[in-house]
This record gives sequence, structure tokens and C-alpha cells, in this order.
Amino acid sequence: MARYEPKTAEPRQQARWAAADAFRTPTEGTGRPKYYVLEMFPYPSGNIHMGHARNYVMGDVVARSRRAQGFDVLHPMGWDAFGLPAENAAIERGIHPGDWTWSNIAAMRDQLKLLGLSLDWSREFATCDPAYYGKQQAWFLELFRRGLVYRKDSVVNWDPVDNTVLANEQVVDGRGWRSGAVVEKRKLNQWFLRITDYADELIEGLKELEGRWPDKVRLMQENWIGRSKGLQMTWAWAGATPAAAPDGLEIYTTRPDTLFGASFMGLAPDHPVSKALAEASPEVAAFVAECRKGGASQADIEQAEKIGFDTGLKVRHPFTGAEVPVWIANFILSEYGTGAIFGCPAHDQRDFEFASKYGLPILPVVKPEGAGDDFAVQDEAYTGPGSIFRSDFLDGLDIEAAKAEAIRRIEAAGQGRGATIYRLRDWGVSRQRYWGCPIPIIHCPACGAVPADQLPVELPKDVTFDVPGNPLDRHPTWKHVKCPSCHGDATRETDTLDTFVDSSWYFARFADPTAAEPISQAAADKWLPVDQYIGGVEHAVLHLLYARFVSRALSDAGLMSVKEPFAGLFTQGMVVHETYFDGTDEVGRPNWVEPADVRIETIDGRRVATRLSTGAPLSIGDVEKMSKSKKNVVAPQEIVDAYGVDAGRLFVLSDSPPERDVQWTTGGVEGASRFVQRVWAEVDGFDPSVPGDDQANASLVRETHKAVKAVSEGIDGFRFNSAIAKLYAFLATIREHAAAGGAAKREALSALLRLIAPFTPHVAEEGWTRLGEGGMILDAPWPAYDPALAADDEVVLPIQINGKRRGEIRVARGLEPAEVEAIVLADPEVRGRLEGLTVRKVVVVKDRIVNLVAN
RNA sequence: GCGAGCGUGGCGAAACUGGUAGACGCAAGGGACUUAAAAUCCCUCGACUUCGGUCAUGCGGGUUCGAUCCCCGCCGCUCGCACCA
Repeated sequence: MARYEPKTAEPRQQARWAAADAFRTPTEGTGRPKYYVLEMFPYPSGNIHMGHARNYVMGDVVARSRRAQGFDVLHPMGWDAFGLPAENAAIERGIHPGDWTWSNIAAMRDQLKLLGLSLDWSREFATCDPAYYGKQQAWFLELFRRGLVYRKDSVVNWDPVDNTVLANEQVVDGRGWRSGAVVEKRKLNQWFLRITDYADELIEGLKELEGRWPDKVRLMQENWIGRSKGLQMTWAWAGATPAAAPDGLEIYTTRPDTLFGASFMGLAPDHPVSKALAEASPEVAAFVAECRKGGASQADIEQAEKIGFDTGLKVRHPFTGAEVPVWIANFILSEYGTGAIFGCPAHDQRDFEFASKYGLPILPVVKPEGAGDDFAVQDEAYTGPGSIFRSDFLDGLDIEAAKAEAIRRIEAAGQGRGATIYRLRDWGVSRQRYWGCPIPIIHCPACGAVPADQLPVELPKDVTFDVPGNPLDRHPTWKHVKCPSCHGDATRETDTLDTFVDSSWYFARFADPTAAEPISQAAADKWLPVDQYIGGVEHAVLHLLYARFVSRALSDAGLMSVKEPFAGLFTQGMVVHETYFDGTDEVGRPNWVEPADVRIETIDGRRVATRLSTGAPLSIGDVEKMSKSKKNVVAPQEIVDAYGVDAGRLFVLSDSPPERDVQWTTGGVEGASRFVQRVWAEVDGFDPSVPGDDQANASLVRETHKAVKAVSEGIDGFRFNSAIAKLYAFLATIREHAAAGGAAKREALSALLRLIAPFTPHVAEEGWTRLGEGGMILDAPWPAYDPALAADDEVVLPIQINGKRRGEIRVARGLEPAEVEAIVLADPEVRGRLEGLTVRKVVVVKDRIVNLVAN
């Protein structure tokens, strides 16, 4: 009997699939239902790591099992190819970002192909290809015409050394991540997409996704959008009226029920009134400057003490007519609401701290149930439920009723209105970068911002990175064009689009990557939405929210017709690995050692690591996400060489539930490899001429149906680890049925191969051929099971006495509780156990358990 | 601080709706085969035990005939948001 050789078998099967063009998406008139499975496409960094591999293998399991179940499957792959690393490579190594990117794509494509994924490579594209980004420019302009794209000044993180804008993630402790320069806040004219127009829809749409998206992701999006309902109102000035707010002071609150508890007004330091006061008064200016100090990092904000400055201004309370002082306070955000609040210290913790510090009145107006009219807040604000008191016409109402009544009164008086506001800001898409999609706008001194008339607006290739800043901006000719409208001299926009724009619609382009229009209506109608989307939870908000927004915006623009692009979402866990290090360097950083150079032994029950190359003893570090810096990376190629890709595919899914991280271990992948070998050995050793024993055959048939049921349910429910455990157990069962043979055994092996095919497609194909089945297992239908055969005729019921297991009894499945009770009570062993006791109650759960309560 | 999730053997984990806790894998120990090793196969593997059992799913309570699962209160870890009025 020959050992299974993945090294020869895997390339052989991959060549067969390629020769048959087996993964090309079926197109016209097959009459089968469609299924679109997509994994978040990769950034072409140059290498596929096991984390990528796990992600794509999950998708492949879904794609292959759906295909077998009779779906037409779309399973494409592409490249999220614009972005900063390419420019950094250009700066560091003098390579053009495009050359760097395309060579990485070529390398990664080769690595991906090792994995034996059922991908339709004919649909592959990269976002840095003008054929793709030109279409993106087309829909961008359509949104521009529809008013969903606009320009405004906005404050950005500016790196004065690299002369560029940095994303928030690129600012570390207030310094640029590359230059180390202290980041400045600078106002720049930037392009924005009006995502806030869709805030409500984006929240409402989340409801439809219940059950098919993780609750966690839906909640994160909801919190990110941050809708709150409240009252926006204007307080009239009492006395002096500042020129910056002649009509009064506009504030926003979600607690209009506590208006009678107002004891001060708070302005953000950036509020127009604060700014005007600062210009007039050095004292105010000094205070505002103080507020801005240290405000950069989040830890600072958390620690910052509340400080305030009494402006001397006063406003008049809308209900009581009392004068309320106006303060500038550091804890008020200028970007949220109107940048001004009314302070109710009794019922807001921040206001409470502020009022306590500055001796402002603390006036309780909500009392908890049971409290009297002398209710007072002591150490902290009271934010719980209760009824309103000391509030005139609101007295006795609960909080919600009081909110409604207060809003009604303010609206009736023409002093404000109920308002819904959002935490979500419009999406700033301008990047002062070369390696991105050019924003297809031409600036004309006469006509303003005009859509480019020739698409695609291509990136010029002749650029240099020897000086900091945006190469597009200093290119000698590229930006100088004629205005498409008046034909006068004009200049191109030199900003490029945020790469999140590129990934916000690629799934729709896959429906027909060659379409003349950005999205082929016919193809998109057929394939969208994506039935199963799979990717890391790190994209829970940004990418997944942007894609939902763009789908809506493009639908409203008539460019596609699916508003909710991802019907199902699965967020998978990472591949992590133990770390090893050989002492530390002079500043105490570990000297990391690659796993390939490490041998692990168990000595006296302890795991001991030794460095293979030097024989030096090593320290074992934490289990962490695979990363180059910690050197705990395992390349797919190593696994393919050592165990074959099937073993690797199986292991990354077998050891943990897919949503959780999986720890890569050599022992684990060896176990998976052993399973692959056993599968082959069992199939290879099958002799169809041996009929087998009737009883064993009948039992094996039942076991086969049980296994088909369990594995099918495991795959459909995304419980791949459990499905694989059942497969291991099923193989063991087949081996235990050594007396079985003939059709029963053939059926068992056939089912086994078809069930493992999504996970380990190569050995499945090899086995399929060895079994003598015709064609490819790829085209074989998913095994069906008979529910009657998937359950045993008899069940073993545990017998509990007072909740403790005291025996068991074998009865026919489906036997009625009354009959079970009679059998149990007549059982001699049970009677012995019950000696001297009186049975008070008998609980029988059909086919499950018997519990006797006795004393 | 707010929100969410998770705590089960030496380790990764099962137990899908309250019904035999620990499937499956790894590690470990023992054995068979072998001149030997590798590979393979078989057995053992939560703790304690007077071998009848008893105790065990982070800790303390509760509901229930019965709780890993439901409820209340703690402790710990992970993730997200973070002065959002």
C-alpha cells in the first residue's frame, strides 16, 4: 500500500482543475440558484501568511460545499492595491510604487494558488489598474453631480517633515509615525462624501442583518453612527449680547427633562463666542490656549481635569426667567451638537464635577422612586430613572414624558425644536498622496470645481520620491489642463482618494469586471448581494460601513440596485503562534527566533525550547498574532512542502471555532496530516469484491447517514471545527466497521470523500479516482442523508435518582414517557436502588433522560 | 467610565433549544511491531477514593426533578468606544 504523497498529488489535482477551467463562474441560464461568497481582498504586501490562508480556506469551504449543493457559485479574488506601503518602498528603495505593487501581486498570486482555492481567476483585478479606478472616478463624479461629494476646510494631522496629511492611525503619541515630527493641526481644503445623509438608513439597515451579521459588528456600527435624540434650542441673552451669537446661545441636549436643573451654560473653547471673547481678552485667550494644551492623546483627555472660565455673560432660562451664567469649559466638544450645552450638575456626572469645583448650584429635579422632595445628590450625579420634581409643569412626570413635554413647550414658544444628531462625521476622502485613485476634478479659476471630461484620469508614471510631499503636485505637466467647461487654463485636483473608497464597491465590480459602466446592472442583479462575506473584525466599522454607504448612494444614483451589499457576514479569528527568544538586547528587547529554528521537548513535564542552529536554550514567549517583527511567522510554502496544503487547510480550521483565534502548532498540523494519510489508506485499501457482513453493513449505513447530517450541519452553521471533529470520528467509525464491505462500505467512503472535499480537496479528488468514481469530486453532488437512518432505533436513557446518575436503560426511540416510566420502575436494579424510598415524582424526557425524585 | 464578549482537563476545545460534562485533536504515559529508530497500530489519560462512590465547567448565591447553559452579585481576561451633553 502506497503512502499518500501530497507533493505529487496536489499539483496533479490542481492541474486537472486548471485544465477543466473548473472554477470559472457559470454564467448563462443554468437554472440553478446563485451563491456569492467573498473574502475581504488582500493588500498586496508581498506575502501570503497563514492568517490570509485561514480566511480564504473558510471561504473556499463555503464555496465548494455550496457548489456541491447545487448552487452556481461566484468566488472571485482581487487586490486592494493602492496605499502607503508602496510609496514607502519607493522612498526607501527607489522602486516605482506601481512596479513594487504589481510584482507583489504576482508573487502573492502564486502563493495563493498553492492553496488550491476554488477561485475564478478570470475575474481578478487590482484597484490600482486604471481599468478599475477609472470606473470609480465615473461614479465619484456621478455622486458629485448629485451633491454627495463636496469640499470644505477641515482640520487634519499635518506632518511638517514629510509634508503630508496623516491618518489618525499614523499619529503615535502626537508624532508622525515615520518622521517622528510633532504633528500639527492644519486646516486644509478637503473632499468629503456625505455619508451623514445616510446615517438613519445605515442604522435602520442593520436591523435587516440580524442573525446574518455578528451582533457585535452591528452594535459597533450603531455606536459609531451614534444617533441621539434630543432638543436643539436657543437661550436668549440676558444683558450683553455677543456679536458672535446675536440671536442667542444655541445648545443641544438629550435631557430636556432636566431643564429646571440648569445652573450654568458651557461653551467649547472653539465655540465662536469663546473665540470672539479670546480675541478681545488676553485672559480668555490664555484660558483657551490652556484648554488646547496636551489634548492630543486619548489618555490625556481621560486624565484631564475639568477646567472652566466664567465669561461674565448671562442667558435667561426659558421657563423660569432666571439668569444663568455662561462659562467656557474644556470638556465640551466643539464638533458635537452645537458646541454648547446647558449644565445640569445634579443629573450629569461631568456637569457635577464641574459645578462642584466652581461652586455652582446643584439642583436635583429627578428623584428616584420612593425619594422625598428633600432628595439631594451627594457624591455623584443621579442619572437613573425617577420622576420629575421642582419643575413646575413637569412635576410628577417620568423622564420620557417630561422630555416630550419640555420639547413641546420649547417648540410652541419658537425657541427650538426636537432634533436628532449623530456622532458620525462626513467621510474625508482626500489624501495628499501619489499612489491612489486621482480625484477626477479640474479646478478652473472661472468655473470652479468641474468634473474631468476624460476618464480615466490616470496617474502619471514619471514621478520621483526624492523630495517629501505629493509628487502629483510638483509634476511639471500633469496637473495643467484646460477647463472642460470654458477651455481656459485650469489645474487638476492633485489629491487622491482614500483607499477605503477603492474597497467600498469592488464586490459589485466582480459581478462583471469588464463592464463598460462601473457596475453591470444585469450581472449585479444576478449576483448581489454577497451571500457570505468573510473577513477580519478589524473592518467592523470603517470598510463595512463605507461599503454599505456607497451601495446606498450608488443605488440612489441608479448605478446599482442593492442597498445592503453583504447579506451575510462572518468575522474570522487570527492565526497566532507562540514566540521564542534568545535573551534580550542591551535595551531589554527580546532577540526573537523563528519557529523553524526551534525544537520543543517535554522534559519532566515542562516544555523546553532549544535553538536548532546554535543549541542554545530559548525562552518561550507569549502566543501572539503572527508578525515579522516577532518572527513567529509560518509561511504557507513551508507547510505545503512539509505536509501538503490539505493538512494545512484542515488544521487552520480544526483546532478552534472559526470566529476565534487559532494557535498554530507543529503537532496540530502533523495530526491533520495523519488524518489525510488515514483517509487515503482507508480508500486505497478498499476491496469492492468483499461483500461484508450484513450486520456491519447495516450499522455502517446508519453511521454514514449520521455523519453526513452532522458534517453538513457543521459546515452550514460555520462550526468548521466541530464538522472536522465529526469527520475524524466518522473515519474512526469506518475503520471500526472492519467487517463491513460491498456497497455499504463504498457508500461510506464516497460520503467521507465528498464531506472532506471542501476542506481537503486534493486528497478527496485522489480518493475519488481511486474509488473508481467517474469525473471529478468537484462535480459530485453533496451527499444526502435520510433522517430516519441518521438516528438510531434504540436510545440509551440515563436514569437519575434525585438528580444523580444511577444507571441507564436501552429503549426503543420515540417510546412514550408513560411506557418508559413503567419499564424503569419495574427494573430490578432501579428497584434495588429505591429500597426504602418512596418515589415522589418521575420526570421522563422523551429520548433523553429519566429522573426519579424519591425520599 | 460606557458597551460587548469570554472564563470547562497539562493544552486547543466539544456539549446546537436546561437533560449522561470533557466529543475530536495536541501533549504525556504504557504496550505491540522492529536488531534499532522512524512510521504505524493498541491501551491509559479531570481530581480524590475506604473502589460503594464523592467532588468537578472562575467565585458566591438563586430558580429547577435536573444548570456549562437561565437569573442576581462578585473576580479575572479580551475587544470596541471613550468628556458625544
